[in-house]
Amino acid sequence: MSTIHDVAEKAGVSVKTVSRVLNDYSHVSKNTRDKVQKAMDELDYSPSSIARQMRLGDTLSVGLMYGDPTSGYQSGLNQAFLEACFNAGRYLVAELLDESDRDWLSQVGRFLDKTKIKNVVLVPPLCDSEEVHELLRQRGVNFVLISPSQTFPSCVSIVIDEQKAAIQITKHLINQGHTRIAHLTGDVMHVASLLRQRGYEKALKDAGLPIRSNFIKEGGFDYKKALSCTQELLSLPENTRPTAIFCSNDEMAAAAMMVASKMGLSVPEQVAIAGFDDSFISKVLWPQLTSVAQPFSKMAAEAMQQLNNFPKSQNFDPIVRVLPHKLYVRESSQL
Amino acid sequence: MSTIHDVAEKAGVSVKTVSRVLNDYSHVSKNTRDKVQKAMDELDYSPSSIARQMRLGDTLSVGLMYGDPTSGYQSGLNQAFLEACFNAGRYLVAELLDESDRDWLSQVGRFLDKTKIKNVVLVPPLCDSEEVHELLRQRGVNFVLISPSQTFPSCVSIVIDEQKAAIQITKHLINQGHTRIAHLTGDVMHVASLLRQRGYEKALKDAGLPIRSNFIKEGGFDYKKALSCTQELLSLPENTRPTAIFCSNDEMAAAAMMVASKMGLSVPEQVAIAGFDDSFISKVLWPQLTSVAQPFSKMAAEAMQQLNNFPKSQNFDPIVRVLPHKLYVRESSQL
DNA sequence: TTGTATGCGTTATCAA
DNA sequence: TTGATAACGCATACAA
Repeated sequence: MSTIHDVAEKAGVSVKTVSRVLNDYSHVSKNTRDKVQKAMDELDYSPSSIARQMRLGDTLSVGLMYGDPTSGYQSGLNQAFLEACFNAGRYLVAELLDESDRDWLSQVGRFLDKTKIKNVVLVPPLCDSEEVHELLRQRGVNFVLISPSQTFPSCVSIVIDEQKAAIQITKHLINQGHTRIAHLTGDVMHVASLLRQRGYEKALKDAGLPIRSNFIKEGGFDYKKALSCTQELLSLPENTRPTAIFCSNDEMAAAAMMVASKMGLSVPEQVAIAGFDDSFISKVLWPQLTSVAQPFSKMAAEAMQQLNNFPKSQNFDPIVRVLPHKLYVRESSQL
Repeated sequence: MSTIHDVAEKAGVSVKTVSRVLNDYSHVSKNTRDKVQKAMDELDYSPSSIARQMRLGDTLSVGLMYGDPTSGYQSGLNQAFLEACFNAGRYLVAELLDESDRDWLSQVGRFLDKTKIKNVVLVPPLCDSEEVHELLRQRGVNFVLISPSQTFPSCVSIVIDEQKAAIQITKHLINQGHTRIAHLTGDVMHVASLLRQRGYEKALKDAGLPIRSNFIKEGGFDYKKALSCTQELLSLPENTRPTAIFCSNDEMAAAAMMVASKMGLSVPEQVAIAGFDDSFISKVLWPQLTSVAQPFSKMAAEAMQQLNNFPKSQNFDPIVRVLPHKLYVRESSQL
């Protein structure tokens, strides 16, 4: 394994010059640059990221504190960040956040102590805590918010247009001829859930359809809760019961589908079902689930970029990157 | 951020002594050890893993090349390794293996070049390639095999007793009074699948029940294939059709359950169903799925240990660590 | 049992 | 435009 010294010797220059070429400094003559480049190629040299980290004091690690990793959302996110870090030559250092212990602040503090990490990704629900933002700022840690509920001052956020996605999905159901469309909401604390509900309501309104409060059930992003919600909905008399259900995530859609098939109702003929997240669950459902795909890979890649070019100043205008989602219409909602 | 020097000064000893305490060497007097420990606590000192990596030349990264990350098995494994690495102060560096490109050797080679990694975890199907073993050995890379199909020479393996687990699960079904028990196998190339089938057959035999070849279907660990397999099984005349189905993974069990409920057969009353892996899918099924839990966390932690204490010699007696699995009996197979 | 001095592969300071 | 040398934080050969 060759070092910067080997390259310097081979090229007949000093190590500093090689370093300059490596980090493409401006003040290097074309001639020496070529010489150095040639030497590097011949020696098949690649710099040691460890030594670089050591010297720079910075760490190539990206921190991530996550909640329940068995949820489709978090699992997709973790996977995407694992990939994005690899592609960026960085390392993902992830620790489970104990959501039941509400003292997030000290949990994050301990995490930072242990890892000495200077780049962090904040996912829901952590991303909505201004206390945490402040802590990170104090410690000089760069951080990016994934799907925060609002635009926070001096923060970089990466989001999708939740409301628009919900409108699309609801419109799709309307276009299929449905007029009685129910909605299972997510967690009330979660603004994504609120935005999706708002989109659902707007789409109905735009189509001149009534918004029935008994068609909106609080599912809490939870499979079990969704079971009973769906049970209630589908137990209504046939001519008043919903013919379509839009669920705020795929877990709840799976529940809805299970209840429907238990009750002898066929999907999509008698009940159309749509989810949100396009998580792995859609692979183990039959019929396949209509859902909105979050662009996890793009979100993670964008997060890496934003961390690399993080604003130097503590106070800056909020940066919000809205990434494109994608509606996948599948058999669960289409004849 | 305090360094080893600060600790040394505060404790009134040399850095070397602090280093000794850190890596718990034997030849340190109780007295000085305490002094040093106290100083470390007071300064809230924690060693820089970067400097340590630099000095040792070794990398704290653990490499993992995985297949489809949306499978319950791989996803559970990835998650477990992410945690285990964190706990061991290591980093998980994971890259997707392109399984369709059968030239695994050069894929692994490129991965090693890029990352300079010296510790690798090999999961199915990669763990069964002796070519890959040889490549790693040549490069001086430590590696651990997860659930390999056999005991390879000079290799460290971490496994569960697949056959025993399958026997347990089948016996459980027999104890529930079932005599017509079907089995959906996994991938024929996969020895885990074979061992599970063998366990299934042994349990039947031990109970004096016949092994019917038309009750054994090749499901390939695949949801879609399992749909049609189950369809065939449950379309048999009522008095000859299976009353229980043991599936070689949870994805297939999900399929079986879906088909059953579509056909109007209740689970577990008319068909009992059991899976394998106890993956996240069991959370989105109703009734909840009986399954065998692979001890992912323990496997990952054990792998870290084995990498840390890897045999110095190129040739050593195979090490096989059999970890305990756990059968979770849930509603899908029990009245 | 404990301490001193050196080097790991980079980048940065300062001088040339 | 270039180069000699120090420094990052740790572990170890060698010395005491």
